[in-house]
Amino acid sequence: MQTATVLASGSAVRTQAGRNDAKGFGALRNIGITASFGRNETIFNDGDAAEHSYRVVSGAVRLCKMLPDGRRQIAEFFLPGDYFGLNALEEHSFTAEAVTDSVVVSFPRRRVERLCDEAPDLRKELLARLYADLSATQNHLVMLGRQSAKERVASFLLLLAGREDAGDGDTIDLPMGRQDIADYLGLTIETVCRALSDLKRSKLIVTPNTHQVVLKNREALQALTENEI
Amino acid sequence: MQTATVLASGSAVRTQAGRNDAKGFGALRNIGITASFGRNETIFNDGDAAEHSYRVVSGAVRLCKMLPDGRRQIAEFFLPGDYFGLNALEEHSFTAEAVTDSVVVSFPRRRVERLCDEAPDLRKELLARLYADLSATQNHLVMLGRQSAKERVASFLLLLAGREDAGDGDTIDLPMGRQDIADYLGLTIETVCRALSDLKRSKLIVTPNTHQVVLKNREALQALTENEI
DNA sequence: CGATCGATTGATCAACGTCAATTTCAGTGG
DNA sequence: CCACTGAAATTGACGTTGATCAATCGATCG
Repeated sequence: MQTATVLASGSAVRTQAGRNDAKGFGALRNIGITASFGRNETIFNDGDAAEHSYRVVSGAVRLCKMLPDGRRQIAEFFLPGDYFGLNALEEHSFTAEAVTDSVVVSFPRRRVERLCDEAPDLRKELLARLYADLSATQNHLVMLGRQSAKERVASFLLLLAGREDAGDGDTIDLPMGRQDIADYLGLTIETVCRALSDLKRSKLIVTPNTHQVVLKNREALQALTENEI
Repeated sequence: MQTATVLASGSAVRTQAGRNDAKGFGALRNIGITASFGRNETIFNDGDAAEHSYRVVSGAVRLCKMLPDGRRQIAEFFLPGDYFGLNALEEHSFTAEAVTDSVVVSFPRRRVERLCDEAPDLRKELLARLYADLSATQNHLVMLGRQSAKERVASFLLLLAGREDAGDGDTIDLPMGRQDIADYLGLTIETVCRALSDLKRSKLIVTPNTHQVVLKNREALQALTENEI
């Protein structure tokens, strides 16, 4: 299963542009190295020295923590255009794995840091991403701490719907499997299934296949997550 | 209950130094304004414009989100020396409240940002704090998503033990009440009590009073949180 | 067409929440 | 200093949600 392929390495650098590139990150364009990772392959491990930051080009990446007894918590999913591994002190404290076959661009952190000292735009953009990450993690915290299983699943669908670049707006692609969703939401796979079936039964969603969900009633889903008095 | 007192405002600025000041933050020393907040008083509200960052001088502050139906999730406790409100985009997305009577120093964010452009040390220190915050929040996420009630309480005690400046090392001060702990851990107040009683019964802790806990067996507590196979 | 993996559904159970007393504690006034 | 009061903490009885265990279904791939 370990089939990482470095498409361009050393001095054979690939230029990285594309619609997902934010303005401030232009300075990174020339130092990225493209690499591919197969499904479930590790990009970096909890405890590894944090030598690179990454941007997802295609596929999906999960950031997770394994507990000694096998339990797993996924902190974040990264989709095309997302940066990850920006934060991190000397060592990563979470593991990053490809959810599906994925292509990522990696940037040497040392060089990113040096670029930051020179380019205020890059610096500000990086800081903004960090804020956004923290904010997303805090909202995730509220889901895990204070929402019911059904509310969490509804929130998850709306979250994904909000970050889908493509799609007709109501159809969501779920690159991850049910176990991944469960580990993101702090639930079991069975509970996720039951919540989805529940939403199907109440006509809030339709699932053409296991990796797609069509939102049929966004307002009702939203109301679910807000759980009014 | 709203009894905020600005001890020094306008040009009557108080110099802020002291043991809790990190080196990189020296540049902030001259722009801080000291203010006091009574128990349960709001420092800033979810949705407020984010005009200031803060440092806790004394007391304790909770960062929390209220759900429409009254449920509450506490994302973080800030103790003396901690900075908060550093992150934030234009608006705060959480509420900050004094857990006990507290004194904080506030810094105008605009001025902090300007200082950051000039002082790389400050910038790096601020970034490091942000990393630390994100990291703490991610660990919190694992607690809420994948730990049992007893494990969460044990983790919480060890977390606090790790950041106590004072104390003989095994005695922890709990400035917050049981409800605050419950809302931090995503539990009810009763479950927190029962977990604490459990730990007392197994001689892992002693509670001289409701706001102090003495760790009698750190290793066993640690083992609890790691929950080996 | 069978094999395999992931998803779904069902039956049961345990952990945690809810509701309801006490008990303890901090603050107040006599 | 002590009794009184209200708030917070603790404990108990019971209910609910979600976990666990197990079986079935469905899709993908040789």
